Amino acid sequence: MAISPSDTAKLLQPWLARLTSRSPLDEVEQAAILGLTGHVQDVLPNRDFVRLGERTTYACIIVSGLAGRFEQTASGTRQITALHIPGDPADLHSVPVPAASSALQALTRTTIVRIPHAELSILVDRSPNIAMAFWRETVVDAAILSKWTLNIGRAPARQRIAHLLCEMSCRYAAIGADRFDLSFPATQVQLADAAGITNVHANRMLRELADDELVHLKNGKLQIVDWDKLVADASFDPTYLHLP
Amino acid sequence: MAISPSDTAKLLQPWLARLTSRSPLDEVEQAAILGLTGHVQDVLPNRDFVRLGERTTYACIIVSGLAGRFEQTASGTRQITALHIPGDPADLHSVPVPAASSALQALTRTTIVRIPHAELSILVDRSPNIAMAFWRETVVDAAILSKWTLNIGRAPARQRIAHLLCEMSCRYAAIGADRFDLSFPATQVQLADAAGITNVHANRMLRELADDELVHLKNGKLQIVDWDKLVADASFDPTYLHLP
DNA sequence: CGCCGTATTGAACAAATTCAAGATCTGTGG
DNA sequence: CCACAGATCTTGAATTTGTTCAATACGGCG
Repeated sequence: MAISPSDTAKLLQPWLARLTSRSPLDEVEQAAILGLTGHVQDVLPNRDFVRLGERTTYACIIVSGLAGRFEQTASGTRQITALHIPGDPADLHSVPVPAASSALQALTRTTIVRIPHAELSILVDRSPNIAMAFWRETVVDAAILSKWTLNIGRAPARQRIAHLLCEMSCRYAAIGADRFDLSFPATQVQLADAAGITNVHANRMLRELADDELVHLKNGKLQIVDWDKLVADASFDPTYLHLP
Repeated sequence: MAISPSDTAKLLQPWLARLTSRSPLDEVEQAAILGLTGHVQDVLPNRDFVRLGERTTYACIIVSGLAGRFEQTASGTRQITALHIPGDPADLHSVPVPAASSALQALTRTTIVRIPHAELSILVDRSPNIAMAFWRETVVDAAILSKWTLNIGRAPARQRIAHLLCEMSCRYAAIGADRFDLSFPATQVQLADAAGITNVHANRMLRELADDELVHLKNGKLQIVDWDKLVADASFDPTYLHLP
């Protein structure tokens, strides 16, 4: 559904907040972001909104819900390489590289805004400051992926899950959620796909963490019981998230 | 050692070639790249040239040799998240985000050029086209990391090694090496750190690949015996490398 | 020659997967 | 409001994969 600028402004506000938390933008630049026009789309759970290999002409901003970036092997097993929450530009990288090398899928019912590359490119051309802000977002995204790679490559399963939960807690806290009691509607299968383990093993590790009274994940609710211990177990350091 | 522009131009030529292979740059823009001034540095094996957490003021271009990006856990085990060959801008991402969230280390004797962020920022400010080219490089870098994450998270050890060797073969071929017989001076320990396995297991997988007459890696020389079979084993598809 | 980093190999062990069966939850239609 | 179907979660047992530990061989170089 196409939307008028005044509507878009409201939907893009969380993204603008994210941008300005890392990149100072003056009023004109901020107005330029909010003045972007796009299409709102409601995506059902487990539905791709960017398909693998597709050549995109829009970049997607997450307005509400939860989305994942997926890669998969020839044999069909999947790996989630990023989780995106409201305010995240899920594929801003598609502006310089439109060929999607991974798919984007809604994990729950998710609302996105699609903004034409053409409009974003105009901003980049006009304002080096905005160009740098966009570039910075994709670099932070890559820094997060780098940390995931360390975790998947070198941490035992329990620590991977713990680290992922720490990260999501911090990222949700940065958009206004209660850090210790928040909604995180990922299934165990999806968690396993993000951690590079099987769903069975993810289940066992979650149970361990719950039994040890570190954290409870149930019915899409994440309750952190012992933050310090969880952080220690995960050896989590939030610096890489570049949050304020 | 500080170098004059005429010297730099020669050293930066491989990087310019990389840039223009993905991003059309006009003559003025190309001259601007080659006109950058920097410092050449010779780095000994296993020496960091960017330390973890450091706030950098230079971006490093690899001129010759082989470098790795390292992350490590609290317990000290390391994960290589990127390998950089001549012509690679190893940390162009430091321009928008100067805090190094991973270290850069020479794997063999390596020559780099350090270019001040200040100079690169000037180019970004003046030329949206160059800004987009720089941004694109870091996005391709992230796409490669994303593929690594899939491999490390979901592929068995043998396949991870095979995939890594396929990738390096393609990347070296793109800078003029013989795709089937090339110099790749990584040790088995380093290979293991990149694949997220132990050096002992890396050794066994390499032996398997050699016994099966797929590929030989010995004394820093990579000889690919059966490319098609290796590609099949690795389920390797070079699209993500965005090579010409 | 002798040293040190690298590579190799075997055997015991630990971690995670696979397979299979049930239990629980959730949304839908009667 | 309940019954049902499909998805999600849970648990156990057997198996596989990869790690750990430890010893030995190799290879270039001062």
